[in-house]
Formats: sequence, C-alpha cells, structure tokens
Amino acid sequence: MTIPEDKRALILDKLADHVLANGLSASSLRPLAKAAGTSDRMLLYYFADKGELVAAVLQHIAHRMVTLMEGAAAPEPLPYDALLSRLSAALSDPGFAPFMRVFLEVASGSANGDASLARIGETIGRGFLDWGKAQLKSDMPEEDAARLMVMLEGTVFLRAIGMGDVCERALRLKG
Amino acid sequence: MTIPEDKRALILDKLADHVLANGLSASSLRPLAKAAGTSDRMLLYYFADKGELVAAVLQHIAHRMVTLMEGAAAPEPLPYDALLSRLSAALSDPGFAPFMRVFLEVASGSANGDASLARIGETIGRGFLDWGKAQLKSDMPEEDAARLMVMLEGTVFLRAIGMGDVCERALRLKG
DNA sequence: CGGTTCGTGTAGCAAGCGCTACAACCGTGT
DNA sequence: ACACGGTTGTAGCGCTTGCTACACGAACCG
Repeated sequence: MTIPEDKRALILDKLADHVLANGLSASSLRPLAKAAGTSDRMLLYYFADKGELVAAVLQHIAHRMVTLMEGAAAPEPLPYDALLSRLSAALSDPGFAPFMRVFLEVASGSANGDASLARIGETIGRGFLDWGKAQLKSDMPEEDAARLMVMLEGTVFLRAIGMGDVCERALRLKG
Repeated sequence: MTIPEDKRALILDKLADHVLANGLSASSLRPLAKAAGTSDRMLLYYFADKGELVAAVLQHIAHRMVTLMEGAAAPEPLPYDALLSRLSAALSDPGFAPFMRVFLEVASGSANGDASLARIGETIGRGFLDWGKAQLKSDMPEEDAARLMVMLEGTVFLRAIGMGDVCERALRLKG
C-alpha cells in the first residue's frame, strides 16, 4: 500500500534537478514526470498527492544544499564581518543561486498560508542558522548568528529584485 | 482605443484590496473581477492583458504603501540602531504585513524570471531605500541605509518562514 | 495451474486559466 | 429616425491543473 520507499529515491534526484532549474511554479506533475522519465500517473503512484511529492523533493533539495554548504565552509571559525562577506559571496555563486530561488519561492508560499511549505522552510532555515553559528568565532554567537542570518536572507531578497548593489554597499565597510 | 484611463482608477482600489488580502497567486482574472464587482471580460477591456493589469495593481499598491509609510515615519532622523528597531517593529504590524507578503511574492516571481515583476519590485525597493535614508541620522547614510534595507528585508524573509524569533534576537543587542 | 496482488499505460474527468468572437446594448450626433 | 461608436454580457475556445477509473501484463503464492 504505502511501501514504494526506494522507488521514490530513484527519481528524487531528477525531480530535484528540475525544480532547481525551473522553480516550483514550473513544477506541475507533467513536467516533473517528463524530467524524471516517467508519467504523472506514476508520480502519484509513488507519492500520495502533489503535496507529499513537493515535500519530499524539497527535503531532498535541502539535503543537497547541506552537502554543498559543507564544501563552502571555512577551514576555521571566522569573526562576524569576515564570515558575512564570505557567505554573502558564496550565496551569489551560480551553484547556490538555484537553491536561493526556490528558498524564496518557499518563503513566499509560506507567507501565503501554505503550512507544508512553512514547515519545510523553517527546517531549512534553522539548519542554515546552525551551520552558520558553527562557523562563527564570536563571544556572543547566538546574537551574531541571528544577525548573520538576517543579513544573508536580506541579501537573497534584494538580489532577487535587482538590488544587489545595495547588498554590496551594505557590506563594504561594516557588517 | 486606449483611453479608459479613469475607468481603471475606479477599480484599482478594489483590485489592490483583493491582492493584498489573498496574494498574487490567488489573483486570477475571475476572482479579481468578482472582487471589483465586474467581469473578467471587462478587466481585459480596461487593461490590455493580465500582465498590464498586475503591473497597474502593484503600482497602486506601492503608492498605498508609501502613504502608509509616511504615517509611520519618525518625527526626526534617528541613528541606525534606533531606526532599525523602529522599522522592524513597523513592518511586523498587521497593517504592513499584507504588503510584505505581496512584496515577497514579487521577489519570488522576479527571481524566477518575470521581468515585469522584477522592474516593479526594484522600483518599490528603491523607493523604500530612499525613504529609509531620509530618516537616518548618520555620518555615512549610504552605507547605513543599505545595511538597514538588507536587515529589514531579511526580517521579512525570516518572519515568512516562522523564524521571527531569530529577527528579535538579531536586534536585541546590536544592529 | 489458478488467483491475487503489484505495477503501469491509456484515457479522461472537472475545474481553472488567460483570452476572444459575437452580439447586443446605450447615448449621442446628424 | 437612424446610424454609429463606446461599452458590456454571453459563451466558449484551447490549454493546463491535480487527480482517477479502468484495463492489462507480470509476478508471486497457494
């Protein structure tokens, strides 16, 4: 009945590829199915409904992002200013940009009342926060990590609407 | 041919109400028409297509938001820290929240390639930046205003995914 | 060998989308 | 009185959406 657990894993990679490349809004069942080399009919055989499918894909994407971030980690803890500019640069890397795009889409959907997206968004966000905190060399890591997070997500937001220059200016002298 | 200029103004208020209340994603022609007390047929008589309609509504919303912000302006310029916490509180006000939700939706759409949304988002963003700068008492207003903007949009983003506590923590001691 | 369950393709549903063709209204100018 | 142009309703187009009913081969279990 509900045991196609491994079948899912086989296609999740391709589904994640498609979502990262085209965004959630362009990820209806049929395009997703084509990207995964199957049919919409089969997607709904593997997953109970689209919500469950999207949740699984986003979780998969989050896991991939964690891996990516581990590669971008600094070799040793950095003070706030240095870490901020380092991570800000990393997030604008073409490899990271697709993740930030869907993260924005998740936040938007979450703000519009999608409880499932909200849960996933928070999970990803908290993971990101913890990851940043671990890289901080600070005497008040909680506050600095929070401030770091706010700055970084603000950067994501502003770059999305073509205000990347403002982000650069914000980082130029102080954090 | 293209002269129903005032007719638009009469319904833009109601359209804006609906978009602010329900979000862009729930704003297809028929619901919008019902909210405005007309028909989808007439919406496309007043506006060339849906893109033009959305652009007009968002511009209207932006104008309304400017008015709202003028009401929230401090009586005199404030230093960075004080202004940040003042504006952060203002943005979480229920009166502002719908604007932030729509703004997030615009940023998301913009990041996904919608050029029209990108233009509008940037216009709104730059207006907001200038408005903030005018309220800043600082010896380096460009950089501080930019930093203020990044922090505020980061706050919007994080609150959307249920991480408002992180925003509070980020503001608690330093800006 | 028979029956039952698993897996999958085909086809289609009802709803919603942006948009449009067509006809009818209505007030105005001649 | 009549024609005409700006305005509006009706109806529907073609398409996409998430989802499902049904049939049929394969595989497994008795």
